[in-house]
Amino acid sequence: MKTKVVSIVGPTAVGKTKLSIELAKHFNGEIINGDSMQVYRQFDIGTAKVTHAEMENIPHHLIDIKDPEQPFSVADFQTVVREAIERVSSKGKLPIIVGGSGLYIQAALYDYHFSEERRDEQLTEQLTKKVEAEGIEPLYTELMTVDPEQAKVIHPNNHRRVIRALEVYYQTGKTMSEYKREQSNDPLYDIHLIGLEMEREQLYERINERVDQMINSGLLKEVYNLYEKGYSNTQAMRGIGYKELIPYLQGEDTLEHCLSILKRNSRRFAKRQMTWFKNKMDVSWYNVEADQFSRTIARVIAAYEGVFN
RNA sequence: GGCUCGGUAGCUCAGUCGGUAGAGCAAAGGACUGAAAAUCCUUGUGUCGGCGGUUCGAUUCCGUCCCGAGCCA
Repeated sequence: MKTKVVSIVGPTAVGKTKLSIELAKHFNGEIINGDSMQVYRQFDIGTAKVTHAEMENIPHHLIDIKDPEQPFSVADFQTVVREAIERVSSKGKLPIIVGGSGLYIQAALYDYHFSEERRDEQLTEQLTKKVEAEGIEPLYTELMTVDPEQAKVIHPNNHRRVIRALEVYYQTGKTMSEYKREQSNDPLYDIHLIGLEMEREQLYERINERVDQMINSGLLKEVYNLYEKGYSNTQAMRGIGYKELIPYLQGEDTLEHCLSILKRNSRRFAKRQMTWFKNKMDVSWYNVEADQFSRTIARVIAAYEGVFN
Protein backbone atom coordinates (compact mmCIF):
# COMPACT_ATOMS: atom_id res chain seq x y z
CA MET A 1 0.00 0.00 0.00
CA LYS A 2 1.61 3.20 -1.17
CA THR A 3 1.60 6.37 0.87
CA LYS A 4 -1.11 8.77 -0.14
CA VAL A 5 0.24 12.12 -1.29
CA VAL A 6 -1.70 15.09 -2.58
CA SER A 7 -0.12 17.81 -4.64
CA ILE A 8 -1.65 21.11 -5.59
CA VAL A 9 -0.13 22.64 -8.70
CA GLY A 10 -0.82 25.51 -11.07
CA PRO A 11 0.49 28.88 -12.09
CA THR A 12 1.42 31.64 -9.72
CA ALA A 13 -1.44 33.61 -8.18
CA VAL A 14 -4.27 31.14 -8.85
CA GLY A 15 -4.90 30.41 -5.22
CA LYS A 16 -2.90 27.28 -4.45
CA THR A 17 -2.07 28.41 -0.93
CA LYS A 18 -5.65 29.09 0.01
CA LEU A 19 -6.84 25.77 -1.35
CA SER A 20 -4.06 23.92 0.43
CA ILE A 21 -5.12 25.30 3.79
CA GLU A 22 -8.73 24.33 3.23
CA LEU A 23 -7.81 20.82 2.12
CA ALA A 24 -5.48 20.39 5.08
CA LYS A 25 -8.23 21.48 7.44
CA HIS A 26 -10.81 19.24 5.88
CA PHE A 27 -8.74 16.12 5.31
CA ASN A 28 -6.46 16.30 8.34
CA GLY A 29 -3.40 17.18 6.34
CA GLU A 30 -0.13 18.98 6.68
CA ILE A 31 1.40 21.15 4.03
CA ILE A 32 4.75 20.65 2.38
CA ASN A 33 6.18 23.47 0.32
CA GLY A 34 6.91 22.56 -3.29
CA ASP A 35 8.27 25.86 -4.36
CA SER A 36 11.91 26.58 -5.09
CA MET A 37 11.94 30.06 -3.62
CA GLN A 38 9.84 29.71 -0.49
CA VAL A 39 12.53 27.59 1.11
CA TYR A 40 14.48 30.81 1.71
CA ARG A 41 14.25 32.77 4.92
CA GLN A 42 13.67 36.51 4.55
CA PHE A 43 12.20 36.03 1.08
CA ASP A 44 8.62 36.42 2.17
CA ILE A 45 6.59 39.03 0.34
CA GLY A 46 8.09 38.49 -3.10
CA THR A 47 7.60 34.75 -2.96
CA ALA A 48 4.02 35.15 -1.76
CA LYS A 49 4.91 32.92 1.16
CA VAL A 50 2.05 31.93 3.48
CA THR A 51 1.79 34.20 6.44
CA HIS A 52 1.44 32.91 9.95
CA ALA A 53 -2.18 34.05 10.03
CA GLU A 54 -3.00 32.33 6.75
CA MET A 55 -1.61 29.04 8.03
CA GLU A 56 -4.48 28.72 10.51
CA ASN A 57 -2.32 26.47 12.67
CA ILE A 58 -1.79 23.95 9.90
CA PRO A 59 1.81 22.68 10.12
CA HIS A 60 3.95 23.72 7.15
CA HIS A 61 7.13 21.99 6.08
CA LEU A 62 10.10 23.04 3.95
CA ILE A 63 9.42 26.73 4.31
CA ASP A 64 12.31 28.85 5.64
CA ILE A 65 14.82 26.04 5.64
CA LYS A 66 17.62 27.94 3.92
CA ASP A 67 19.48 31.18 4.52
CA PRO A 68 19.49 33.71 1.69
CA GLU A 69 23.02 33.01 0.56
CA GLN A 70 22.74 29.23 0.52
CA PRO A 71 22.39 27.29 -2.69
CA PHE A 72 19.52 24.88 -3.10
CA SER A 73 18.76 22.42 -5.85
CA VAL A 74 16.12 20.01 -7.08
CA ALA A 75 18.23 17.16 -5.82
CA ASP A 76 18.36 18.74 -2.37
CA PHE A 77 14.64 19.20 -2.53
CA GLN A 78 14.07 15.61 -3.56
CA THR A 79 15.80 14.39 -0.42
CA VAL A 80 14.09 16.68 2.04
CA VAL A 81 10.65 16.48 0.49
CA ARG A 82 10.61 12.71 0.64
CA GLU A 83 11.64 12.88 4.28
CA ALA A 84 8.87 15.35 4.92
CA ILE A 85 6.31 13.12 3.24
CA GLU A 86 7.32 10.24 5.52
CA ARG A 87 7.28 12.47 8.57
CA VAL A 88 3.76 13.69 7.89
CA SER A 89 2.41 10.38 6.75
CA SER A 90 3.77 8.47 9.73
CA LYS A 91 1.72 10.74 11.99
CA GLY A 92 -1.37 9.64 10.16
CA LYS A 93 -1.68 13.00 8.45
CA LEU A 94 -2.22 13.61 4.75
CA PRO A 95 0.85 15.15 3.06
CA ILE A 96 -0.15 18.00 0.76
CA ILE A 97 2.61 19.33 -1.45
CA VAL A 98 1.81 22.75 -2.79
CA GLY A 99 3.98 24.62 -5.20
CA GLY A 100 4.62 25.89 -8.65
CA SER A 101 8.03 24.44 -9.45
CA GLY A 102 7.25 21.69 -11.95
CA LEU A 103 10.58 19.95 -11.86
CA TYR A 104 10.57 19.95 -8.07
CA ILE A 105 7.18 18.29 -7.87
CA GLN A 106 8.12 15.81 -10.54
CA ALA A 107 11.39 14.86 -8.84
CA ALA A 108 9.58 14.49 -5.54
CA LEU A 109 6.78 12.20 -6.58
CA TYR A 110 8.21 10.04 -9.33
CA ASP A 111 11.12 7.65 -9.61
CA TYR A 112 13.60 10.21 -10.82
CA HIS A 113 17.34 9.72 -10.50
CA PHE A 114 20.00 12.33 -10.07
CA SER A 115 23.69 11.59 -10.15
CA GLU A 116 25.25 10.81 -6.76
CA GLU A 117 27.59 13.75 -6.73
CA ARG A 118 26.35 17.24 -6.22
CA ARG A 119 27.03 19.99 -8.65
CA ASP A 120 30.57 21.35 -8.59
CA GLU A 121 30.33 25.09 -9.02
CA GLN A 122 34.00 25.42 -9.81
CA LEU A 123 33.63 22.99 -12.66
CA THR A 124 30.63 24.93 -13.88
CA GLU A 125 32.61 28.13 -13.80
CA GLN A 126 35.52 26.54 -15.59
CA LEU A 127 33.31 25.27 -18.39
CA THR A 128 31.46 28.56 -18.61
CA LYS A 129 34.74 30.34 -19.14
CA LYS A 130 35.67 27.87 -21.80
CA VAL A 131 32.45 28.63 -23.62
CA GLU A 132 33.13 32.33 -23.36
CA ALA A 133 36.56 31.86 -24.85
CA GLU A 134 35.94 29.24 -27.52
CA GLY A 135 32.22 29.29 -28.10
CA ILE A 136 29.86 26.43 -27.46
CA GLU A 137 30.84 24.28 -30.44
CA PRO A 138 33.74 22.36 -28.85
CA LEU A 139 31.66 21.44 -25.83
CA TYR A 140 28.59 20.58 -27.81
CA THR A 141 30.62 18.42 -30.15
CA GLU A 142 32.09 16.65 -27.18
CA LEU A 143 28.67 16.06 -25.72
CA MET A 144 27.53 14.56 -28.99
CA THR A 145 30.35 12.07 -28.79
CA VAL A 146 29.96 11.29 -25.12
CA ASP A 147 26.18 11.36 -24.75
CA PRO A 148 24.51 11.76 -28.12
CA GLU A 149 21.11 10.92 -26.67
CA GLN A 150 21.22 13.87 -24.31
CA ALA A 151 22.86 16.14 -26.88
CA LYS A 152 19.90 15.58 -29.15
CA VAL A 153 17.44 17.02 -26.67
CA ILE A 154 19.56 20.04 -25.81
CA HIS A 155 19.71 23.02 -28.11
CA PRO A 156 23.32 24.23 -28.50
CA ASN A 157 22.26 27.72 -27.50
CA ASN A 158 21.26 26.39 -24.14
CA HIS A 159 24.77 26.62 -22.78
CA ARG A 160 23.70 25.93 -19.26
CA ARG A 161 22.37 22.54 -20.09
CA VAL A 162 25.15 21.58 -22.45
CA ILE A 163 27.58 22.35 -19.64
CA ARG A 164 25.59 20.47 -17.06
CA ALA A 165 25.31 17.36 -19.19
CA LEU A 166 29.08 17.34 -19.58
CA GLU A 167 29.59 17.97 -15.88
CA VAL A 168 27.63 14.86 -15.01
CA TYR A 169 29.87 12.83 -17.25
CA TYR A 170 33.10 14.38 -15.97
CA GLN A 171 32.09 13.99 -12.36
CA THR A 172 30.68 10.51 -12.38
CA GLY A 173 31.88 8.84 -15.54
CA LYS A 174 28.26 8.14 -16.31
CA THR A 175 26.15 10.09 -18.75
CA MET A 176 22.91 11.83 -18.02
CA SER A 177 21.10 9.48 -20.36
CA GLU A 178 22.37 6.54 -18.34
CA TYR A 179 20.92 8.04 -15.18
CA LYS A 180 17.67 8.61 -16.96
CA ARG A 181 17.60 5.02 -18.13
CA GLU A 182 17.90 3.76 -14.57
CA GLN A 183 14.63 5.26 -13.54
CA SER A 184 11.10 4.08 -14.17
CA ASN A 185 9.33 7.44 -13.95
CA ASP A 186 6.57 5.68 -12.03
CA PRO A 187 4.97 7.43 -9.07
CA LEU A 188 6.50 6.43 -5.76
CA TYR A 189 3.33 7.22 -3.88
CA ASP A 190 -0.39 7.01 -4.28
CA ILE A 191 -0.44 10.45 -5.85
CA HIS A 192 -3.31 12.82 -6.49
CA LEU A 193 -2.44 15.87 -8.52
CA ILE A 194 -4.87 18.73 -8.24
CA GLY A 195 -4.39 21.60 -10.67
CA LEU A 196 -5.88 25.06 -10.46
CA GLU A 197 -6.27 26.95 -13.70
CA MET A 198 -7.81 30.22 -14.70
CA GLU A 199 -8.62 32.03 -17.88
CA ARG A 200 -5.40 33.60 -19.08
CA GLU A 201 -6.61 37.17 -19.19
CA GLN A 202 -8.02 36.97 -15.71
CA LEU A 203 -4.91 35.32 -14.37
CA TYR A 204 -2.70 38.04 -15.81
CA GLU A 205 -4.88 40.67 -14.26
CA ARG A 206 -4.54 38.97 -10.91
CA ILE A 207 -0.79 38.72 -11.30
CA ASN A 208 -0.54 42.43 -12.04
CA GLU A 209 -2.70 43.24 -9.05
CA ARG A 210 -0.74 40.97 -6.79
CA VAL A 211 2.52 42.67 -7.67
CA ASP A 212 0.98 46.01 -6.70
CA GLN A 213 -0.19 44.46 -3.45
CA MET A 214 3.30 43.17 -2.76
CA ILE A 215 4.64 46.67 -3.15
CA ASN A 216 2.00 47.97 -0.76
CA SER A 217 2.97 45.27 1.70
CA GLY A 218 6.58 46.41 1.74
CA LEU A 219 8.32 44.42 -0.97
CA LEU A 220 10.72 47.27 -1.64
CA LYS A 221 11.85 47.24 1.95
CA GLU A 222 12.26 43.49 1.89
CA VAL A 223 14.43 43.60 -1.21
CA TYR A 224 16.34 46.60 0.10
CA ASN A 225 17.19 44.83 3.35
CA LEU A 226 18.48 41.79 1.49
CA TYR A 227 20.39 44.02 -0.89
CA GLU A 228 21.97 45.91 1.98
CA LYS A 229 23.07 42.67 3.60
CA GLY A 230 24.97 41.83 0.46
CA TYR A 231 22.75 39.11 -0.92
CA SER A 232 22.37 40.66 -4.35
CA ASN A 233 24.23 37.94 -6.22
CA THR A 234 22.73 34.94 -4.53
CA GLN A 235 20.65 32.28 -6.17
CA ALA A 236 17.64 33.39 -4.18
CA MET A 237 17.96 36.96 -5.38
CA ARG A 238 17.48 35.77 -8.94
CA GLY A 239 13.88 35.01 -8.13
CA ILE A 240 11.08 36.96 -9.71
CA GLY A 241 10.14 39.89 -7.53
CA TYR A 242 13.71 40.47 -6.41
CA LYS A 243 16.05 40.74 -9.36
CA GLU A 244 13.75 43.19 -11.11
CA LEU A 245 13.84 45.69 -8.26
CA ILE A 246 17.61 45.91 -7.91
CA PRO A 247 18.03 48.45 -10.76
CA TYR A 248 15.56 50.71 -8.99
CA LEU A 249 17.35 50.39 -5.67
CA GLN A 250 20.59 51.26 -7.42
CA GLY A 251 18.98 54.30 -8.96
CA GLU A 252 19.45 52.98 -12.47
CA ASP A 253 15.82 52.64 -13.45
CA THR A 254 12.43 54.00 -12.50
CA LEU A 255 10.17 52.09 -10.17
CA GLU A 256 7.43 52.14 -12.77
CA HIS A 257 9.59 50.45 -15.37
CA CYS A 258 10.97 47.89 -12.92
CA LEU A 259 7.44 46.97 -11.90
CA SER A 260 6.34 46.48 -15.49
CA ILE A 261 9.28 44.11 -16.02
CA LEU A 262 8.44 42.32 -12.81
CA LYS A 263 4.85 41.87 -13.88
CA ARG A 264 5.86 40.69 -17.33
CA ASN A 265 8.28 38.14 -15.87
CA SER A 266 5.56 36.87 -13.57
CA ARG A 267 3.18 36.47 -16.48
CA ARG A 268 5.74 34.60 -18.54
CA PHE A 269 6.52 32.44 -15.56
CA ALA A 270 2.87 31.55 -15.17
CA LYS A 271 2.78 30.50 -18.81
CA ARG A 272 5.82 28.27 -18.38
CA GLN A 273 4.27 26.71 -15.32
CA MET A 274 1.14 25.86 -17.29
CA THR A 275 3.23 24.35 -20.08
CA TRP A 276 4.94 22.06 -17.62
CA PHE A 277 1.93 20.92 -15.66
CA LYS A 278 -0.25 20.48 -18.73
CA ASN A 279 2.29 18.50 -20.70
CA LYS A 280 4.36 16.62 -18.17
CA MET A 281 1.97 15.48 -15.51
CA ASP A 282 -1.36 13.81 -15.21
CA VAL A 283 -3.24 16.53 -13.38
CA SER A 284 -6.92 16.81 -12.53
CA TRP A 285 -7.75 20.38 -13.39
CA TYR A 286 -10.18 22.67 -11.65
CA ASN A 287 -11.10 25.95 -13.21
CA VAL A 288 -11.08 28.74 -10.71
CA GLU A 289 -13.67 31.43 -10.73
CA ALA A 290 -11.58 33.95 -8.90
CA ASP A 291 -14.45 35.83 -7.32
CA GLN A 292 -16.03 32.66 -6.03
CA PHE A 293 -13.07 30.76 -4.79
CA SER A 294 -15.11 29.13 -2.06
CA ARG A 295 -17.00 27.28 -4.78
CA THR A 296 -13.76 25.97 -6.23
CA ILE A 297 -12.74 24.77 -2.80
CA ALA A 298 -16.07 23.07 -2.32
CA ARG A 299 -15.80 21.32 -5.66
CA VAL A 300 -12.34 20.00 -4.92
CA ILE A 301 -13.32 18.80 -1.48
CA ALA A 302 -16.39 17.08 -2.86
CA ALA A 303 -14.32 15.37 -5.54
CA TYR A 304 -11.99 13.80 -2.99
CA GLU A 305 -14.47 12.99 -0.26
CA GLY A 306 -13.88 9.37 0.63
CA VAL A 307 -10.57 9.34 -1.20
CA PHE A 308 -8.45 11.34 1.18
CA ASN A 309 -10.19 10.27 4.36
C1' G B 1 -11.61 78.36 -41.09
C1' G B 2 -6.45 78.02 -43.72
C1' C B 3 -1.71 75.59 -43.97
C1' U B 4 1.72 71.63 -42.56
C1' C B 5 2.74 66.86 -40.79
C1' G B 6 0.81 62.24 -39.48
C1' G B 7 -3.09 57.79 -39.46
C1' U B 8 0.42 50.58 -41.57
C1' A B 9 0.49 44.29 -36.33
C1' G B 10 -1.76 44.87 -29.35
C1' C B 11 2.30 49.20 -28.91
C1' U B 12 6.46 52.21 -31.25
C1' C B 13 7.57 52.70 -36.07
C1' A B 14 9.97 51.21 -41.13
C1' G B 15 8.58 50.32 -46.15
C1' U B 16 6.56 49.59 -51.03
C1' C B 17 10.03 54.86 -57.61
C1' G B 18 2.15 51.05 -58.29
C1' G B 19 2.54 44.02 -58.30
C1' U B 20 -1.85 43.45 -51.20
C1' A B 21 3.90 44.41 -46.38
C1' G B 22 8.42 44.03 -41.89
C1' A B 23 11.50 45.28 -37.46
C1' G B 24 11.72 45.87 -32.17
C1' C B 25 8.74 45.26 -27.97
C1' A B 26 4.31 42.99 -26.09
C1' A B 27 1.99 38.16 -27.13
C1' A B 28 1.29 32.85 -28.34
C1' G B 29 3.15 27.77 -28.51
C1' G B 30 6.99 24.45 -26.99
C1' A B 31 11.39 22.07 -24.52
C1' C B 32 13.17 20.86 -19.77
C1' U B 33 17.18 15.65 -14.76
C1' G B 34 21.65 19.21 -9.40
C1' A B 35 20.54 27.60 -10.86
C1' A B 36 13.99 25.45 -12.80
C1' A B 37 10.91 31.99 -10.16
C1' A B 38 16.56 29.25 -14.01
C1' U B 39 17.88 28.27 -19.09
C1' C B 40 16.57 27.70 -24.07
C1' C B 41 13.68 26.96 -28.98
C1' U B 42 9.73 28.26 -32.53
C1' U B 43 5.84 31.58 -34.44
C1' G B 44 2.93 35.06 -36.47
C1' U B 45 -0.13 38.78 -35.75
C1' G B 46 -2.81 43.29 -40.70
C1' U B 47 -9.85 45.74 -44.47
C1' C B 48 -1.75 49.47 -44.75
C1' G B 49 -8.12 55.43 -41.53
C1' G B 50 -13.18 55.54 -44.85
C1' C B 51 -15.19 56.32 -49.72
C1' G B 52 -14.40 57.37 -54.76
C1' G B 53 -11.00 58.12 -59.17
C1' U B 54 -6.81 56.80 -62.48
C1' U B 55 -4.78 51.85 -63.64
C1' C B 56 -4.61 45.21 -65.97
C1' G B 57 -3.50 46.06 -60.76
C1' A B 58 -3.65 51.16 -55.43
C1' U B 59 -1.44 50.41 -48.92
C1' U B 60 1.62 53.34 -52.54
C1' C B 61 -0.63 58.28 -57.29
C1' C B 62 -5.07 61.87 -57.39
C1' G B 63 -9.68 63.74 -55.07
C1' U B 64 -12.68 63.88 -50.93
C1' C B 65 -14.20 62.90 -46.03
C1' C B 66 -13.01 61.42 -40.91
C1' C B 67 -9.41 61.38 -36.78
C1' G B 68 -4.80 63.31 -34.21
C1' A B 69 -0.65 66.89 -33.54
C1' G B 70 1.42 71.62 -34.65
C1' C B 71 1.42 76.52 -36.83
C1' C B 72 -1.48 80.69 -38.68
C1' A B 73 -6.17 83.25 -38.30
